[in-house]
Amino acid sequence: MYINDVNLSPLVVAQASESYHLDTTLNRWVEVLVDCPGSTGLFTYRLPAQLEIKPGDILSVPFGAQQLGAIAIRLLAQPNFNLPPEKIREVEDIVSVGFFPSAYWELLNRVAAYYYTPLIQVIRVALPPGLLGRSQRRIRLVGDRGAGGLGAPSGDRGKRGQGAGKSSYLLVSPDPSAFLTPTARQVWELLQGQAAGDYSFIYLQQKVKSAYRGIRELLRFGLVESYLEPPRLTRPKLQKAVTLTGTIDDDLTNRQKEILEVLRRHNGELWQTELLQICNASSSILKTLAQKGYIVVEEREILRTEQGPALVGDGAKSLTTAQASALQTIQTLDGFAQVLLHGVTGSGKTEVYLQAIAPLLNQGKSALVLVPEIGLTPQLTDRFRARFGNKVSVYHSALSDGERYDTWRLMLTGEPQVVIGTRSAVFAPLPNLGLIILDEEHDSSFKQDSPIPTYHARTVAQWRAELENCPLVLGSATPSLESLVSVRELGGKGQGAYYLTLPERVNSRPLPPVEIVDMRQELQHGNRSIFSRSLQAALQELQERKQQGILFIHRRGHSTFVSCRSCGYVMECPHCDVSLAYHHTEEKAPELLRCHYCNYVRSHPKFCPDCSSPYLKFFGSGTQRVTQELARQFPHLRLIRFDSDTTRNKGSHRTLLTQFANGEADLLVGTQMLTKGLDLPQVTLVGVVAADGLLNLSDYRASERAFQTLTQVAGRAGRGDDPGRVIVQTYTTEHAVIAAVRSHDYQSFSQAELEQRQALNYPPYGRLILLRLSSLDPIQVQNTAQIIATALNTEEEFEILGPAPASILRVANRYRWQILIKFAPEALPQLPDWEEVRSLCPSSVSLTIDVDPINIM
DNA sequence: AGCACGCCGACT
DNA sequence: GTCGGCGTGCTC
Repeated sequence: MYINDVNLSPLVVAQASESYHLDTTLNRWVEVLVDCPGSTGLFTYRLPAQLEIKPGDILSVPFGAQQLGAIAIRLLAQPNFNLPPEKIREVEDIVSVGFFPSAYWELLNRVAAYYYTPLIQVIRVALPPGLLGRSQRRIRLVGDRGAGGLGAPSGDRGKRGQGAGKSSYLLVSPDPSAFLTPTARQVWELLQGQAAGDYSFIYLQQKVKSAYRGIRELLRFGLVESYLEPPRLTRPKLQKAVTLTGTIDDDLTNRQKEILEVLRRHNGELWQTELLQICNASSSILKTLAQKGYIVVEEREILRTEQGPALVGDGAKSLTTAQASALQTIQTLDGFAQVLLHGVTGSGKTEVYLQAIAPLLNQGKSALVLVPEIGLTPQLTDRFRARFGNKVSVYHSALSDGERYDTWRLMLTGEPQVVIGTRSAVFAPLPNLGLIILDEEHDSSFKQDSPIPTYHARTVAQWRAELENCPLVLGSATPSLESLVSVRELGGKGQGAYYLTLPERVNSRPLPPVEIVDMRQELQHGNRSIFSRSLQAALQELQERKQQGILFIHRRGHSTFVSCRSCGYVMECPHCDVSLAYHHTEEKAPELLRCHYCNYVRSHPKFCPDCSSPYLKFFGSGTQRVTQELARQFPHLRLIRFDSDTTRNKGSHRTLLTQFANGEADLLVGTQMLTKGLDLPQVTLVGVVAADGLLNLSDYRASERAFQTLTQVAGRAGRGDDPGRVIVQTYTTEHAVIAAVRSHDYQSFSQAELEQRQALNYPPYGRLILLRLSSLDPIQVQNTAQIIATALNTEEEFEILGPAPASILRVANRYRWQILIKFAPEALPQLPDWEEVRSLCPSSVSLTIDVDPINIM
């Protein structure tokens, strides 16, 4: 809706059909976007006669010294007149023929415009890595060793004639390294040491400082050659498949009949390798059969999509009244509409999604399901797989390039399917999209902080639903205020927006009662433990009744820092202005201190670096502190830690959750990850060790985030047959969020919070744009921030907050400042010209424009 | 990103 | 004087 006042680049896809039909020979030039950082404009290339290119095609073009991926934007009958013709180079090849349907292309353009990001950067987010492949420059030895004599060396050897004379002279000399400069000799020796005498240019540059000079010297002498390895595009993996085509006849040997019989029993189709293995035969017999026309052997693509565990098929469950009514509303929608499905924890939102999707698949349409973090919700993907089988695929950044590429291609086939993915899956190229679902829509991981585009998957999903003309369902137990207001406003205007509620849990299970414990009183009563008496009793009871529980710890900032008890010295990261966090994952593993910002790691020193005192210990209430305290007070309680330390490996979420579900532990102890849609029916107790870290964060979203987190974590209790209970420990019992959490009262909390937001013109009423500046030079960032803020201040339509140093001034040696711009959307302020703002930035300062920032700390 | 070019200080 | 460091700017 704010698009109109932004300069939409003229890159909207050209009218392919029109110019194309007129006369192909007219359009002998093409303007392309090149996949190269720092090149945002269009470049003109000549079309070789044999290539037919349409806008949207992915090309391979020469660019400087490299061969790059590029996207054809529009065809030209004539190149720009002020472009010298001799500069124009030729398109090398078509990598992939157009797969940008106009709605999809429009979506990419909208994201680029709204988030002030060059279109090519948006395209890079949308396409699987490797599709816009790039070539690599390599260096290899010339002569009788190395790769020179084997394959076809790329043509550039012949072009360098001037070196040839010297080269033959050098052949007499047994060791040319004698007269080389040290740099050249280093490179030479490195190459000699490699079996094929061949290294990538980048590798050599890493190994030898200013290697390019040495390489230039070696090239001059003709001792090495430089060649370009063509882009290594992730190619589809092919495998031979055998298909039965004729009926078994008498002109066959017994062995041949046997093979055809095996094939027939497998529905007439098998992979060649499997068939040969079953029959213990060789491929020669297949060749004969193929010649006789009984079978066809062909290369077929095998897809490397992630295979979940085999699951028992699952049918539709019966619905509660509220579920049924929500489902009915969703199913009657035709075309674009926005639905906010506000269902309390355990109210069965997933079942509504599943039943909304089922009929779509039968109509030949596909559905897109976006979730905050795929690793955290193996249960959700399992349920989808159990319901829809192999029609479900998973798409997220943790997949290998090959898996991503294959899933991506599978989507392009247009087969009706369900794609479950994280943020970036909002760009999944599904044709015939019938429904988009954003589950846990309040979750902040739908927003990308960096790199650009700093998009919010919810915003993009909304555009996408509009462009594809399909409904968008936003599901949450704690809807974001943005969605709440958006649905209210649109609904008020009669523009297809619905607020649907599931106010009760399935099977009439009650929401768990929430007990608030005042830790100040605990202290007054002489309880110095981090567990209140109430929580201790509950843990004791848990053990006696053989039930399971969850302990939630909010770990942020200084919760696990290491400091000296003698002099107060605090261990800090040498590159960032934060204290190092203490890590101790396994019994025998060394004790490590880690920086959560730049991942700097060092061992835990035995003595204080400042005063040499041996009393250098860690403080705080991180998971480790809590688990140690638990081990001391409840030695028989078996627990599983569920945090970023223990879930680092692929699949470890699933493993830990399975262990817990199998009853191998009594207590799950963890951080934020516990809040994200876990469905563990056996959990009866949820404890929040200290809510205060959440309540007292200094940004305008702190209350909303605290309410969401606490409500979500409380919602893990009592999802099964046994009733649940929640204990929240805090030092600020009087906080409004605490009251709302206790009474499960979303309505009055959101009402009060919205009033505050409106009064201060914060989102969802006002809008924000955050300028993040960073540099290695602390003075220069600060000055630049000041200069930009002053320049912006001439405008009256928006408010400038800052410049201010980021709450952690230095991260990975970069100093960070920020400027917040606040404005009223209805006033449609004349937003700054970002190019002008950028021009105020010296090159040593980098500037990121974060539109609708969520993380402003 | 790569890879030029061109400027500056430290050595033969 | 050149070599080797590093900042700046371009790639159709």
